[in-house]
Amino acid sequence: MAEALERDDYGLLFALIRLAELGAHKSLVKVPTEKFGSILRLSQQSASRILRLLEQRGWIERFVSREGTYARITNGGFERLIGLHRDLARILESRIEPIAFRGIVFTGFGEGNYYVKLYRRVLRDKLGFDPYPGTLNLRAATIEDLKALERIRSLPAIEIPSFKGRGRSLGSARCYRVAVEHRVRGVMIVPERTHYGRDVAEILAAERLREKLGLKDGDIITVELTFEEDSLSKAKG
Amino acid sequence: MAEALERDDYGLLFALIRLAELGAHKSLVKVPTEKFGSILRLSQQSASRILRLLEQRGWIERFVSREGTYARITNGGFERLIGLHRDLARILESRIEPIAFRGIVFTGFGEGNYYVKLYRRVLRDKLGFDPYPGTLNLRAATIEDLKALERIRSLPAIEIPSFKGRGRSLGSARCYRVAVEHRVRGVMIVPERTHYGRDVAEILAAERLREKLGLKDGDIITVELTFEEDSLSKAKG
DNA sequence: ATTACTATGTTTCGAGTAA
DNA sequence: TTTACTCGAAACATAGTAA
Repeated sequence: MAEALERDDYGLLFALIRLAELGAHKSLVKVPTEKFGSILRLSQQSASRILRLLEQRGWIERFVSREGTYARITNGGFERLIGLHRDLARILESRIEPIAFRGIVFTGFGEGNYYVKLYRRVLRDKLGFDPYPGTLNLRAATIEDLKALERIRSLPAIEIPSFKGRGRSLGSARCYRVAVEHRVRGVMIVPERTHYGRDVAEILAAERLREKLGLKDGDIITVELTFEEDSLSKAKG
Repeated sequence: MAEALERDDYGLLFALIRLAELGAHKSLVKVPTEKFGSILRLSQQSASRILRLLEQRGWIERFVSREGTYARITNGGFERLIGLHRDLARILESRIEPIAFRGIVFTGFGEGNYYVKLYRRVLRDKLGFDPYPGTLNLRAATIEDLKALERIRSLPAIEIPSFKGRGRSLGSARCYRVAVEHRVRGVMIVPERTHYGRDVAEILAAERLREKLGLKDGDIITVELTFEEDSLSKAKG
């Protein structure tokens, strides 16, 4: 898909679309350069050049006569249009509502500090940052936010495996990269076992979020899923 | 559709597609300018500028942080993608086989000369050129060519009305603009009444085609329908 | 009418670099 | 590491004009 498009060809591809709109994908069409230029909002000269470039690329056939240029889109050119259409279709079909939720800040049981310290090494390795020892607890603000939370939990995550440390077994967890208030990068961590209900999200970040964002209990903040292609591969150290 | 695209925005629209392929239409996505530049095959600087321009156009939201730029496609930007997709869908769905046929040159009853002279004025007015007094007769080369001929005859045509001239009534006819051998502009004329069968096409042009193309009986040539938006309105004089 | 060449103006790109 | 500024270079657009 991406390989199908040299960047230099962007303008040309749009000219090709305009030609197709004139019917050049079905048959020879008369396209005087002056008129084609006005369609492209370019000069007669540029339209002429563009038709020649399209021919050079093999996207159109071109016959110049005294009354003007006749052009037809080739199979190669038509395939470009099909390719672009398919790329767009794939994008549009994959559209889902943005995955974000708003949560109400509350004070939890205070275990965050302890657990984050136990998991610190593996979290740092998996996440690429050293987590502040403590989680920010959020309760879904509305029923929609609860649904968003469930939707997030259904997605593939950064897996934190269970392991043994300090003589005790530590459960597994799953992490999702998020942006907090559009400004601070962090992860939402979903422990295998938790004291909280499914309407609660726990957020980890490199810094203390309450301080960084000036938060107090009852504040409502936005947490939004982010994607980094390298989420799973990034294991530096 | 066309109004939806300022020409200056072509490159930007493609950048938007690339962003969508990264998932930016669903959620915030991390797009460091260096990496985005390599996706677009542009420099880090240009990628940075393009992200700022996309934001200016209102097609994306953009949050710059220490680790890079986070971006998300806005509803406005998404609508551009939908618009482009719809334009392409309309084009692709309207695709039909090119309307062309190959015909075998033969010598007819020799009435062409006489009839073209009778119709000369009205033909010149309707077609925009002064027809050579004589038609080139073509017999469909294969059954596919016959089908193509029938398909052409089913399309809307340039109508030559019946009229009275030199004391006799002249039948109506219908004309289709064609390109002969990709080089010569002419029309295929379908008289209301004819001595020929439905496998025969009669071609008119400004010049004598046998001479211009060096044709003799038995030669096979290509005749292809062409479209000129102004076909029906062009009645100069 | 056309197309398209040449010369010139304008925009876009990216290396260097600051923050 | 980032983003993004400056400014010289490259690419692109068009007016004038020939054919």
